[in-house]
Amino acid sequence: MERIAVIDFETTGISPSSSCRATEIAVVILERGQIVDRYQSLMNAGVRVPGFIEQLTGISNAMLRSAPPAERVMNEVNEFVGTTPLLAHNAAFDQKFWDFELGLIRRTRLQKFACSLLLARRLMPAAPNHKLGTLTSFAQLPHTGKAHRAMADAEMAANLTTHLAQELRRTHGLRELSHELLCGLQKVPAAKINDHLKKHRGF
DNA sequence: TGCCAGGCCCTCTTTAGGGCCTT
Repeated sequence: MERIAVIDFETTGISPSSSCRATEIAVVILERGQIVDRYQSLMNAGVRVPGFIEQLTGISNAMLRSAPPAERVMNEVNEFVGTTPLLAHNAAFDQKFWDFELGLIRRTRLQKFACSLLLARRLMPAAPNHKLGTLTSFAQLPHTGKAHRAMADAEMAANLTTHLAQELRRTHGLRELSHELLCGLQKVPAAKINDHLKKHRGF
């Protein structure tokens, strides 16, 4: 599988449109099913972390006071990712924050996001639910650290993506899995997924 | 004032409603 940047944000809430900001970002670079590079940083956007978010993530206001400014972190991580195609678990969420935080440093995203949640709904229909932790357990993948910390979640999403790619190779004979193919696959209705994959057999 | 995400996906559907998933 080609090079993919798997990202995960921790934030103060559910959406930038509700004045929420990012508090931590992690990126792992996936190449041929292996994690070959990593970036992780807390980021201080000058906003307070609500109590229940602090409980959820373990990221406190005290931790963010000594964290680098969000603008510096976004410049660094944008440089780190470059034009590598992106993937996240429930990409709609991370894409909103990626685009918003990049916008604050006057940058624009150039690449597409693939979504391991949409892929897992199609390729792991028997899972009890499609939360990242549940899918990790269901597929017997390693738990990578404290859930709801950016690096642990980015690594879990990367492992899940590798697992999905292996399953596609095993069950549908797909050889080379591109980010473009994953982006196409996540839009195909679940009932038509097998027909769609037959067209790509041997790729 | 009062509200506060939003796209996906299923079904008791399509002139809609509600659960899932992310923090």
